[in-house]
Amino acid sequence: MNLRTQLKRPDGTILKIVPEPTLKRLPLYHRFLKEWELAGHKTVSCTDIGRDLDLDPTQVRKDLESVGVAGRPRVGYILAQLTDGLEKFLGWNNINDAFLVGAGSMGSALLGYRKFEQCGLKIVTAFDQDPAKIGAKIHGKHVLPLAKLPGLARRMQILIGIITVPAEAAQAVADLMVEGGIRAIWNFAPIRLHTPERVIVHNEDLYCSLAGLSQKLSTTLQTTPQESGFKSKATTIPSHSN
Amino acid sequence: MNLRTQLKRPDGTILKIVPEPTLKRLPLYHRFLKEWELAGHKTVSCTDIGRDLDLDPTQVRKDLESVGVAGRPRVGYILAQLTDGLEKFLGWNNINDAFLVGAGSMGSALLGYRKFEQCGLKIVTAFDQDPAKIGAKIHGKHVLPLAKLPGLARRMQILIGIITVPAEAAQAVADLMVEGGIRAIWNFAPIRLHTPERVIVHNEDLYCSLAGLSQKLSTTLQTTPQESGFKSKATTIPSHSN
DNA sequence: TAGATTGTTAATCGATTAACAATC
DNA sequence: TAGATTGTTAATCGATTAACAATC
Repeated sequence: MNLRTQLKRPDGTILKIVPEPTLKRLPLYHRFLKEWELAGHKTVSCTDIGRDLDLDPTQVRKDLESVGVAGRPRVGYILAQLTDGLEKFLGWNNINDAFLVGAGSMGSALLGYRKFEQCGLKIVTAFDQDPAKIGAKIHGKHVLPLAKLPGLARRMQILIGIITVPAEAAQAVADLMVEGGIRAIWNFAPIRLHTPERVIVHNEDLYCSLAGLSQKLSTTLQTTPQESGFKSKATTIPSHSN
Repeated sequence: MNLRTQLKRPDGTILKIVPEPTLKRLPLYHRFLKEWELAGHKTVSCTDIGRDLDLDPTQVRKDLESVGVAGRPRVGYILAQLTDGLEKFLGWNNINDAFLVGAGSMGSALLGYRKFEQCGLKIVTAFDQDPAKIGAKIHGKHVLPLAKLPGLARRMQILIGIITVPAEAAQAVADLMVEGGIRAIWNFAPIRLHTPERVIVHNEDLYCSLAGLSQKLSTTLQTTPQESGFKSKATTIPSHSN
């Protein structure tokens, strides 16, 4: 085993690190497995999964290796075993409570994502600075004044914070979260946060994502031009060549 | 130059492909440059950028290479030149019109993201199936019946579609978008879409992203345990080791 | 001049893909 | 048995990081 896929825990045991790309694919596999189950199957092969998700079966197999469920040649994996294994591996059985700050439209949207709970995340309370929002309930969750966050986070041992405030306010919110002992921040504000090393930040920056989309679009347009019947807009699209 | 970073356009000219990781960092640089400008600077070095964003200066330099703006040793880049170069390169000067389908909370949130327009994306109209929503205006944009999408998309030459409907409805919406000639889909529904090859799909799957966050959290918790004063919750966190 | 920084090439690292033996 | 599929090792590919000459 490659040394870089291992990490020593304080107690000396080995912690296996799964590559992030792999990790982001596992929920897709789980989703497919649930469908596959509904279709009446009892077993599943990497070929089945890869066909639906348009992934190389070898990659699927490699990914599933981390989950630690054994398959059988010519048969594949027992569906129930693999589903359970994925859930266990992804930690979906142990629900983490989370605080959300910023009861605007993005915040409300996330508060309404019911399936987060099935994926180990339970947003228990929302916070906001706006007196007009405080006291309200959004999707069944209370909106509390921001100032109460640090104390409550400590008392309730909250480890995850979600930031859905405007960019200008995000750093101050992050500081409060750190003060409250929060260890992971899911940041939807378009700004890079500065936090102590022990706090991990997971950025969901839609503007960066949009840049990816735009380039993919102009690449396909230049490679596979539009269907006839369109007036070409090609000249309005940057060429990305120098 | 590596062959794999090139792609031939139909007219035979060369299209340079920028790695996606690089592309997603460019907006961060742009954002920093705007701040740096406000602070009164006229030039900027890769070291300055890397310091703020916590990135290797070499990587920043490599990234900026694709933008095609020349810097000067010991001085850095002329701030205005680099900002302009980034905007031009990212295509932020050529606004693409987009349709959004699904006027729920996530859809509303995106309709309210004003800065998308500065990044080349203008959501011009929203669509929904729900008669209760049709006819309303959200953040100044009309909500039209879904059935009108294909015709309007063709007539208005819309190339980008945004999907913010529940997973069950997403594939049907994608089909309508394809029918309307849309070439790029920004998909916020937690499901993989099946589309013709000429249509690119950019998935914004929060459940997959959450999996990344959870693992990062349990990794740090096992590496850097909680501050004292906390009752350890370590046993409730999956070990990810086999 | 000295030294910081660019531009560019080479080395490293990590993830994907290919190859293939084992096996049901 | 034959052949599909797993498990695993090796090869490839692409992105990051290091090295270093050029230069202002």
